[in-house]
Amino acid sequence: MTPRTRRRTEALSRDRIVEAAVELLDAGGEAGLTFRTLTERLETGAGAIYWHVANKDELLAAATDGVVAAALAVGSPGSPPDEIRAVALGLFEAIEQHPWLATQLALQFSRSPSGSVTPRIFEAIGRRVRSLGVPAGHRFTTTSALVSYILGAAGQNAANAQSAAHANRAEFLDAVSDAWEELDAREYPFMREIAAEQRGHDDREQFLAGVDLVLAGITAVHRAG
Amino acid sequence: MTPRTRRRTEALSRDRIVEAAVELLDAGGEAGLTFRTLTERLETGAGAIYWHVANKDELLAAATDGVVAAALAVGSPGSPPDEIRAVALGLFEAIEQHPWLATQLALQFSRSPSGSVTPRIFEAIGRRVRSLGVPAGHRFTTTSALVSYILGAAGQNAANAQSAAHANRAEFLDAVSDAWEELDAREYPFMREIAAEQRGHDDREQFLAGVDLVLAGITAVHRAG
DNA sequence: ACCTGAACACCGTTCAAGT
DNA sequence: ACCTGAACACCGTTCAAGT
Repeated sequence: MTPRTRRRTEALSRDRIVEAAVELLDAGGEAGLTFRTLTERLETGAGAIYWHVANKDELLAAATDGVVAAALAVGSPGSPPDEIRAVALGLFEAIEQHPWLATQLALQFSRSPSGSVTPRIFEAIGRRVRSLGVPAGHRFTTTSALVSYILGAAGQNAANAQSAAHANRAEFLDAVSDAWEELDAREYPFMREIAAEQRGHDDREQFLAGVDLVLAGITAVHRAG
Repeated sequence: MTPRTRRRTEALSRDRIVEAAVELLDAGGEAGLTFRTLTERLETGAGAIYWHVANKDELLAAATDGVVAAALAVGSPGSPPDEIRAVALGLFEAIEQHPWLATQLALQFSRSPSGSVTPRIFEAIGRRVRSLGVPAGHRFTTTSALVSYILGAAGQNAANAQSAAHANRAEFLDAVSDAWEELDAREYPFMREIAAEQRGHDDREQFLAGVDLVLAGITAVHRAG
C-alpha cells in the first residue's frame, strides 16, 4: 500500500532495475527474481522494464556484472601473490554475500566468453600472473587455470554460504559428514575417511589453501613468484 | 504419428525416463527438456512420469548422476598422477559430449553436497590423492582443490563444446579473440595481450596443463608425487 | 520517449478418474 | 500398482494503447 523505501514518482532507469534485481536475488535466490516481483517492487508494469532491458538473461548478466565489478574494485597493493589472494578472496566473499552469483558466473563464462564478466575476472587475475613472472606464451593458460580454480571453488561454497545465513553452519557440516559416513564402505572408502576432516573445516581457509596450491604449482612450473 | 525408435507398448520405468531425459538434454540443452517434450517422446502422460520421479530437479540429478557414473567407470591403471589425469579427462569429455552437464554439476555441488554426484567425483579423485602421498590431514583440502579446478575448467569449456558441435570452432575462437582485442586499452591491457594466445588454443591441452599445474603445486607443498 | 496492463504461449505440478 | 489427461498457478514476453 504505502511504499517505504522508494517514492513511486522516482523515474525508472536501467540502474534502478538492476539494483532491485540484485536485492530480490539476495532475498530469495533465483526463484525470487521474477518479472512479477520486479514490477511489484518497482511499482510499474512489465513493459516498462522491457523498455530498459532486453530480457531476463540480460538483466541477470547486468546484475552479475555489477556485483563482480564492485568485488574487483577493492585494490590493495602488495606482492603479486598477495594481490592474487586478495582478488580471489574478493570474489569468494561476493559469492558468500550473493549465493546466486555462483551459478550466474558459471553461466556467463560458458555462454558468453566475450561478455563483460569474463574479461573483468581474467584481467584482474591475468595482470598479476604477468607480474608473477610467467612468460608470455603461458599467461593465458596459467590465468585460465587460476580462474577455473577460483570459480569452481567459489561455486562449491555457495551452498555453505546459504546454509550459514539461514541455519546453524555446524549443523549443516554435521549433516554432510554424517551422510558421507553412511556411504558404502567398499565403494566410498575415501569419503568415509575424510568425513571427519570435512566436519570442522573452514571454507575460507580451505579456499585460500587451494589458491596457494595453484600458486605453488605456477612457481614450480615457471620458477616464477 | 508412427513411432520409430520405441514401441509404445514398452513399459515405463525410471531408467527409461532418465535415458530419454539425457537424450533431450543432449539434443536441445536445458531448454530442450520439458515435461511436454518428455511425455511426447515417451508417449505417455505427465502423471506417469511423476509416478516414477518426484520432480524435475530429481530427474536432472538422476540424469547428471548417470552420465557422471559412466564417465568415471573408465579405469585405466597407472601412476597416481596418470590416473588423476585420466579421471579429469573423463569428466572433461563427458561435458564435451553433454554440455548441459557443466551447469548441472555446479548445481549438484552447491545445492546438495550429500547427494550422489559429489561423493562420486570426490572419491575418484581423493583415492589417487592419497596414493600420491598427501598426508592424512591435508587430503580433503587437496582433493577439494583438484575437484574445484576440474569442475571450474570443465564449466568454462562447455561453451566451446557447444560451438564446436554446431558451427566452425575456429570461427568461434576468432570471434572471442576479436571481442577481446576491441576492449578498452587502458582498462584491459592484459586481455588484449592474450587475445592472440586465445585464438589458437586447444581446450583439451589447456585443461590438462591446468591439471599438471595443480599436481605440481601438490608436489611442491607436500613433496608428494 | 517512456510507461501501462491485458493477453499469449508456455512451464512444472496436481489430482480425480481410470485400468 | 501404474497410468491418463484436464486443470491450476505461474512464468517470460509482446504489443496496442496511452501520456
